[in-house]
Amino acid sequence: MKEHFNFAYTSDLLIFGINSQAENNIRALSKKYLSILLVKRTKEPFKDKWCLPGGFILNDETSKEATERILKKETGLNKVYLEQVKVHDELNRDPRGRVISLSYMALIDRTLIKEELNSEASWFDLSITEKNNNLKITLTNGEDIIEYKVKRKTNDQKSQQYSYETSPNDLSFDHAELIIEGLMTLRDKVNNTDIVFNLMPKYFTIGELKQVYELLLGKKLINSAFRRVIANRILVTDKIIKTGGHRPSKLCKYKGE
Amino acid sequence: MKEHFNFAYTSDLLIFGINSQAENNIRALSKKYLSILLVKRTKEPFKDKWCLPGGFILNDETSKEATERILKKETGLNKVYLEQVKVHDELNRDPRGRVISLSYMALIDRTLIKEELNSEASWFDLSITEKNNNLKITLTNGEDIIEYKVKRKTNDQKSQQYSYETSPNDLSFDHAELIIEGLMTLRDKVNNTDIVFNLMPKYFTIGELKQVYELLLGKKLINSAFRRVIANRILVTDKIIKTGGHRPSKLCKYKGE
DNA sequence: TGAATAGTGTCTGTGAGACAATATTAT
DNA sequence: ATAATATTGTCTCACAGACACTATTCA
Repeated sequence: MKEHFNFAYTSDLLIFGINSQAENNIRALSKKYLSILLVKRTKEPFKDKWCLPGGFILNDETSKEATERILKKETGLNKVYLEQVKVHDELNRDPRGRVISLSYMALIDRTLIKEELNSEASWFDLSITEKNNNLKITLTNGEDIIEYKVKRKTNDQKSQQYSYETSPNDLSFDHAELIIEGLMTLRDKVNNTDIVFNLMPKYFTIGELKQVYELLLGKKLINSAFRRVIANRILVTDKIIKTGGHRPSKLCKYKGE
Repeated sequence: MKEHFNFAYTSDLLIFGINSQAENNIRALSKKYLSILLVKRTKEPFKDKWCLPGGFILNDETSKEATERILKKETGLNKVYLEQVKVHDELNRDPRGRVISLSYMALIDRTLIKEELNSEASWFDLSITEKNNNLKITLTNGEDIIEYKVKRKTNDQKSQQYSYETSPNDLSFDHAELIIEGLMTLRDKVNNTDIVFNLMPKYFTIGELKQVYELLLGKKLINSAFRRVIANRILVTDKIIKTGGHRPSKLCKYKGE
């Protein structure tokens, strides 16, 4: 079996969180952004370019353990939502040799992060805009802006499988592709599961939760309809939060735990 | 990077198809079964036990190419629906050493298979029964019967992620687990996509299509409701098939291509 | 007072579930 | 005639979309 051992095995992390930015308008809710953690490469190839946090999966650990190790290193967090997204093993995806990448999506509550980020790490706000059948992704951390377009290729209608072709961009390796795959996986699950709550702090208002759903689904939701649907998934506590010049709201928490 | 190269990389195939068995009752539609292709191991470990078709991913091919190669070898088919299911890389899943398995789900139209199966390969009909919160899987090829139970472990409610713990069984390696993961992936997609048509022959009746949906969803569907929902996804041809002692039906084909 | 969000009520339309009724064929 | 499936019709109910209305606070 020795002849089959000719490559490296790595984990790449799509760490998603919500960035909450206070607005100038004191009455308004703080604006929410979907954010992803990127790190700046310190070595060739792609030196000084941004990439996903990741690393080799060692001989004595599983990909999940490696992923948790890397996540802990980057965010200080344990026990977060992790899900396999996709394997990339194209022959020339890394100029150094054959590297197999297994990407994991991590959904975290950014308010839990207490430590400073590593010096080479930075949160990028992520926005997706649809242009006819294509997507435009914009990532920005306030300093750098990374933009690229994504063409969704439908292999055939029956398969309903998509592969994503990304325009040239300033991300390392094929990470632009991994990001869009992670985003789509995230979006797909928003409607059918409760994974959104992994992004929320323990206590939140229904308005904030609605903001996050709108962010992920890319569309405005109708207030009363949203409340109806979400009602049986949350517990309304008797804590009340008075934010600004408007009616105070009750704090809620997720019901499922 | 040399120190990271210490394992093998393989693809395991979940090849699903529909088995159509004529009933004794000449009036009735042929009974349908969901079937999966297994092969009997000829070497240790697990000699003479059944397992998923699979093999090493070679240095000059991607996992997808390897999967297509293996699929071609086992079924003679090209261009079929393929989808990554999950990576398994637990340290001791193979007694020979560290073996990383990437499982692929393949959905095929069994009526397209013209050649004989390889001597060590066999189709197993698959049935799933729910017992309280657990599942029982039964696989049979008419000779051998393989049964096992599956406990679904919810890590936590919020994550809506399941892992599957299988009872001791007569399958090789962790393949009992791979099968249930494939089944669940298949079921999940039945309602939201058109992948079912990958399992169907080019022309079929609505009754047959309904049989397959019922099989995959594990429940009876209401005739008129099914026709309503499926109507805009199929083209009704003017070909008519006269099967048995009942009203003949129009043949349909998938609209999406 | 007005801006902004919180929270409730209600009308409407769509679509799935349920089931009845009719059609057609070979035995 | 009967068994079995094919095909159509229709009533009901649940639920999402739409939108109006009231509540509450602070600048």
